[in-house]
Amino acid sequence: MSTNTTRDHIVEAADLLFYQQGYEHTSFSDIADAVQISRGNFYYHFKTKDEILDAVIEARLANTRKMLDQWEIEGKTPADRIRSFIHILIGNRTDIKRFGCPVGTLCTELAKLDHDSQDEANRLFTLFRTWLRRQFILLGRKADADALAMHILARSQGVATLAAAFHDEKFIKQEVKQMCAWLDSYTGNAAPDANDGRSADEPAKR
Amino acid sequence: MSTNTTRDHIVEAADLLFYQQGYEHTSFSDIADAVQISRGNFYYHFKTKDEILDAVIEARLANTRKMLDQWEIEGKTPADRIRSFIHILIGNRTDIKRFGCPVGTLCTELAKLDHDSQDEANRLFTLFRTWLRRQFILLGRKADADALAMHILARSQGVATLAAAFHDEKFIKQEVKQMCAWLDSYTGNAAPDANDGRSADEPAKR
DNA sequence: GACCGATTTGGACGATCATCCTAGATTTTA
DNA sequence: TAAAATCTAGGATGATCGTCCAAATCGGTC
Repeated sequence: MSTNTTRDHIVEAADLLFYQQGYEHTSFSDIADAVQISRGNFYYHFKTKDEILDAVIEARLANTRKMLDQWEIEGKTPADRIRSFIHILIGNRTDIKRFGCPVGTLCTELAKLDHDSQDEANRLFTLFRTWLRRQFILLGRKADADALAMHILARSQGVATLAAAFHDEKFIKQEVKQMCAWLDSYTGNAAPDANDGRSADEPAKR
Repeated sequence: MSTNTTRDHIVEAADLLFYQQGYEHTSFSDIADAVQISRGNFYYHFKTKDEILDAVIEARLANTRKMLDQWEIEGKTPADRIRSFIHILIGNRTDIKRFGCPVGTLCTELAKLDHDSQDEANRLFTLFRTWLRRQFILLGRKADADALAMHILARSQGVATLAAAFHDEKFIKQEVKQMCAWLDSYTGNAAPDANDGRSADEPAKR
């Protein structure tokens, strides 16, 4: 759904490059080359590099919202929807095992740069967090919904980090299976004790 | 235990700065200022910035080995030793909530830079991985020791990433408690079902 | 006190970076 | 079609980067 304006092309290319190379390591020239546009042309669309970053974050926020809305529609139960979240690790495994999670790695980098847009980038995490929290509330876990949301968010992050370090796809699949089993233990869907050698982490309690 | 040679001072300062600001974002001048040494003096001790990085990684590897050996001595049971690992999150929580995990963030950055020392940095992860694997083997989980090691490594990474994004210490403590409970379920030490509202993730199976 | 290797200094170098500017090209408007 | 607004091109600028060097200083030895 990429629009045709130059500005959008810039944002799109910057988005990808920031993900693959990191924000600081991506120069104006890199983006210019990718968009096939003169370097000076940037200044017309974005006055500073920080402005491009903000636009990229905004675009990611919008895309994420769209994705979450989609999951909300497609998933019949809250558990189905949380499963959609868990399975981005699978869907994006090729990128993840090379560059990690786009959200986590960006927030980590901006934190080290002590960058002004840190908080803005963290809203990407918050977006997932509140969405997941709502799903867990719908699952009847009102009391600890936020803790559960953070828990699963953290596990996804950890999987992405290690998968990138070891370039290991099998590890992703293995952990996704575990996370789904963990989730099932909250839906009364708990797997029998010995299927693949692992079962749900944490028995659900009401 | 910091030795007194200039070279060691450089490595020490670079280690800290790479952690706090990232490798690329740390310049020769930054390190020079920190060590209170002339910028040109670097070239006598390190011919390139990459050489400093390698020295830092080597120092971290050595320190990590020392730490793991210490845990091996102090911990009476394998479970005690794994608990030592889990509790670095607590011991370093002040740094972690600001800069994340030193290992994870470095490996992530080098991966994006496609840096030559990537593999060398990943050996830090491997150090923990094989050490943890050995502990799980001693726990009698020979078949899935490596998967368990990777699992707990990933969870630590995820906790560090999110704790840094949200600057949240309580979250660290909360997740550490869960990880310990998870570990207990492998030692026949399983906690009663309702203590702090959460119990071990995954019932141990032999 | 003269000598010599080890260490340190401050500045020079070329490259690259983000930023900025001016002039030309294109599209829109009247 | 003429004028105005929008967009694009490519080079200039100053700062910073990693790298390099020649000279100064230090420490120990004869």
